[in-house]
Amino acid sequence: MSIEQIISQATAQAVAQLYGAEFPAEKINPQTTRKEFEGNFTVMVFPFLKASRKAPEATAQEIGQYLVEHCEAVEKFNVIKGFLNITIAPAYWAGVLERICDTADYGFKPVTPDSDLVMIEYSSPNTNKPLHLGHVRNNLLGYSLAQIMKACGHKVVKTNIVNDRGIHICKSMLAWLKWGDGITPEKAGKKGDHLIGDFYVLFDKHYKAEIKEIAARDGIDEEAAEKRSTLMAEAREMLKKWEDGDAEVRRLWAMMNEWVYAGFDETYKRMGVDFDKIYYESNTYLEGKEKVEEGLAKGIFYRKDDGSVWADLTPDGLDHKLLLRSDGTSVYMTQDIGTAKLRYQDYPIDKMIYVVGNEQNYHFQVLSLLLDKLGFKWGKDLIHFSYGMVELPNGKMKSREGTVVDADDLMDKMVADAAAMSGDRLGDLSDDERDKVAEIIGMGALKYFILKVDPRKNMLFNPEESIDFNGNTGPFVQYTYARIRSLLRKAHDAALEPALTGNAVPNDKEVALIQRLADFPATVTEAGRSYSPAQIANYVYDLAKEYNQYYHDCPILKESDKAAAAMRLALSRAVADVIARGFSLLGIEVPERM
RNA sequence: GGUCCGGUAGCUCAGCUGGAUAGAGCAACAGCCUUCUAAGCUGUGGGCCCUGGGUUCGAAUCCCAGCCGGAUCACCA
Repeated sequence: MSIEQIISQATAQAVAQLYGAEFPAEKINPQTTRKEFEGNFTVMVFPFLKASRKAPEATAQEIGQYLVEHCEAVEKFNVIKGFLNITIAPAYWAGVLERICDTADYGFKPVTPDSDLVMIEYSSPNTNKPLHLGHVRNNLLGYSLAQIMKACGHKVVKTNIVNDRGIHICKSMLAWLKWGDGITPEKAGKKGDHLIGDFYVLFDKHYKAEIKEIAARDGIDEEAAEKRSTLMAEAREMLKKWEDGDAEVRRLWAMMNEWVYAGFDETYKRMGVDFDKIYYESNTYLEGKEKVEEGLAKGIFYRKDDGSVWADLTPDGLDHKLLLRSDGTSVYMTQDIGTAKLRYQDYPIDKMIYVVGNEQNYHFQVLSLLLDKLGFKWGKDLIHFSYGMVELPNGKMKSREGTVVDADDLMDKMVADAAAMSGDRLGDLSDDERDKVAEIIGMGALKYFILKVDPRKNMLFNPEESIDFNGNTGPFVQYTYARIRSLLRKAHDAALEPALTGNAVPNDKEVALIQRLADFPATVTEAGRSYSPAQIANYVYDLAKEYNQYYHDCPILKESDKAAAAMRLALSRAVADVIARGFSLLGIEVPERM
């Protein structure tokens, strides 16, 4: 039981004993006392006034007195207006620190055979262009969320649905056939996804030129000219062939997709994200029809005269939604139903989380309703983990305006900058080791910068600021970690080991730190409940910040009292541990040196 | 227009299950390296928490209305 719970219960008991009123302990939430007041926890007594029929001060006095007498951990108290500030005995804090140090998975719940199975879909790239900054936010959030759900005791299946079919892929294929001259990623010395992306852009260039030409030649506007484009007609023809299973087109498609996947794999690997199961739309896009037919038979959906199938969602406050076109083909929604069906065949899903941008909020609202109507038990409360756009200082990312930030370029830049800044600090390391550290710092800077922001909000990505390693940043936290590790190495050499034995009593600053460390489990579960890695990021930053202040005020190796020094070391090691654990939930590595 | 989401320091963001004088970082200014890693620490300045009502001992936080910004409302994905 945590100290907060002990206080809550003791307070509830006090109210019952003193005033004969039942007050649920869960409703009493002791808070950490503001640092300008004396005490560790504060209980507000206003809710008890009705029962006590006394002034706030008097009530607080009585309850405080009761706590000191009946609750062992409570050493003393003071009252300011209606605020009862409770001081916990220092010896108790030493015990808390001991527990933190001894518990290998402090703050994590074990995954057991009967844990819930949570499936998390994230990334979901198109195969016609490389990953960009928006995908970076998606991938980092998805991966971190998976880590957090695991830590909260859920089984997790990470999944990716790759959009590997459609007109956009055909555009790249066509451009490659026309102007590619048989080039391959090897020959071009380029990642496959970038190569394909270049052809996608090339298609667009030629297409635009063709439109202009047609418009001028036939004297019509560009919108009308689009209909006469031979390039677009060829692309459509190719899509048709693809759907008919044309061997030639399929072979080309498979080859180019392989190039793209090889490129994606590299990007994913560097980003540190992975998947347990990958679904391809080319395999799932025909699924779902059957489910829709089933719904039709059950009268959940209806068919219009032209043959199209719809769901009437007006009772749920939404609109009518198309599920099958009049020619019988699937739409996006149908595909998602199909994918859901396949997934449910593959895994006993208890909860489904889709990490998808907030522009699809409506889509997932509808999907949730439809899946529920179709009998998926997790449909009703599927989570659309919706995140905001990433904006740039000069506006939004627009591929047309060339303001897209490429994921690979960005990672290169972050790591190069980290290398430039950390190089001379690590003069005694080998080149390989230095590269490794730069990778950890550069990627840490990027990941932390993105994850510390509340996912729901649109965020501004300022390339200059993101590589500034001062302040509320990943490198700041990593630095704190590395410095503690260094300290521990030095202590080891001096034959001084972290220990809690002896009679050292934590001072105020140490108590505050231990108190913060003790908050870690609650932060993790809270982050799991609200699906926000940002809470963990900000918690870890606060911890690092507080430790840095402590570090400057309380020298450890110079402390002449060996017991006190050993305790400070133990505290430092606990801080480093919690930093590492917190960062592992964010998918961020910590360096031994930097 | 309907629905959903946001609006907190000059800038980027915390805080939102109601609690004490609203916090960090960046930027600006002033200090601190013969001392465990100065990517650090300390201090100063900077706020009608979008507006107006309501709920109550107490509101940045909850409710209602409005304003501003974004997203979405395709036989696109």
